[in-house]
Amino acid sequence: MTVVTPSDTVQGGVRERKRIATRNAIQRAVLTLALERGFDGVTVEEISHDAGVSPRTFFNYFPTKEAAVIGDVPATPTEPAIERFIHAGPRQSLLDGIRDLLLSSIDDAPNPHEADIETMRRTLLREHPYLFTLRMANMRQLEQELVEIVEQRLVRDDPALSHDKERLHSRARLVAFLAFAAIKHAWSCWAEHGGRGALDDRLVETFDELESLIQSH
Amino acid sequence: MTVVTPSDTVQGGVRERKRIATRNAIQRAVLTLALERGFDGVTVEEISHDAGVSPRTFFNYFPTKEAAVIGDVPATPTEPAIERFIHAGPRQSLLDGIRDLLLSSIDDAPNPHEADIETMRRTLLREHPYLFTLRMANMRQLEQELVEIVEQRLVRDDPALSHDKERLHSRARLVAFLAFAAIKHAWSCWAEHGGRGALDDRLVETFDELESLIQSH
DNA sequence: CCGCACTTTGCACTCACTGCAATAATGGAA
DNA sequence: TTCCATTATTGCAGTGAGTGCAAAGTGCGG
Repeated sequence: MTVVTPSDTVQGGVRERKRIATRNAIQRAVLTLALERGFDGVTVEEISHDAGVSPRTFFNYFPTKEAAVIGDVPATPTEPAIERFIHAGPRQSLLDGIRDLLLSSIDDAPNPHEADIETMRRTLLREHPYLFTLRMANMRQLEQELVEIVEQRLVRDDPALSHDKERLHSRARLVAFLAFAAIKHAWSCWAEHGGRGALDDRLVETFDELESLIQSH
Repeated sequence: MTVVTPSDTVQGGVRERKRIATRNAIQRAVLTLALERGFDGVTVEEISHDAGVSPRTFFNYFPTKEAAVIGDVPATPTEPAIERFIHAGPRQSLLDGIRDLLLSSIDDAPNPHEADIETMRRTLLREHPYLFTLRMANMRQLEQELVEIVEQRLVRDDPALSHDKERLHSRARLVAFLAFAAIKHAWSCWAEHGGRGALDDRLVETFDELESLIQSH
């Protein structure tokens, strides 16, 4: 029997745990209601009521009503993952490097997501593409960080590029944008299939498809 | 009242012309104010006042405050352009085909944009990436249309694909998403450079860069 | 048990946005 | 020109998102 002390699975004191519980309750409430009546048919007042908090508290947890349905955006890749990517040099192709970088970003989920919340969110975002694009738009910061990471990798692969800032920046941005197109694609496929399998696998598939697309060019 | 003689560049009656003038006045007002004080520091009331209309009228022209700064999204490519793309067959590479399709979409601007409005918009979107991503997010419909167009092209290039709907759809979506990454890139470069040169040229450059990226793979 | 820090909440307020109905402007036809 | 149907503008009243502030509640260390 695996004996795990509670403090191993849940960190922090009562405060931290209550905070997470409230956050989840709010997300559950907004997702449930939005699936029933559509996102616009739900008010913050109802959401807060169902979640058992005051409307004012809702806004202590989420800056907007949208933020509650969209949920957390993937975190910046960890330092080690970034270092690995930058120094993977020409040994590993840029494409594979980016793929692994994104995979690490997905795996290091900021919080242990609740399965039911994730399921509802996936369904809702699939049914309302507007919300999906909003979620993607919210990844702007991650995108920007990715541009800078790619830039470092490019310089390392081809030091001559550092003399042509213009070209370097342009190329890094293009690569980062393409990477985001891949994320978007993987997520779409994943959501469309009711989330059978992990998002990781979908991302790998997307990169495989990208590879074959490039080959056949 | 200054009555401008109806030049042959403007079509339609007084109604149509007034409508366009009002629309432009509102955009000018919102852009000017937003450049001064930031988007959030401006109210619809101020915008409407500066534009010489009532706040209520503002919402007859734009559904949201954002819509006024974001402006019109590129239109769907024209039928002929679509047909050309679909039947360009393997003769023309998919990459070149998409490039030309997007170029035609940019050129067939829905309305003859006012230069000053475009300049202000570019500056504002460059300074506020949030608004830029919002603009991109608003192109969702165009994106969806593009997926369907690409699908037709893929089927034509490789009829066998039509048996594997799954694969076809996945690939079309990936291609369309990549195309949008290119648009985003071109627009970024264009805006960053104060819009020297045309957006068209930037898009061509982006596709050239994409090509070389693929080559070097 | 106490006091400190953090969290929740109520309240008052601003502002985006909407539906409706009254009014004004326009375009066309007699 | 005059009259009428159409369409555009506006005021008004109302909903609901989001914010700042201060008071009341709750967890935590001593």
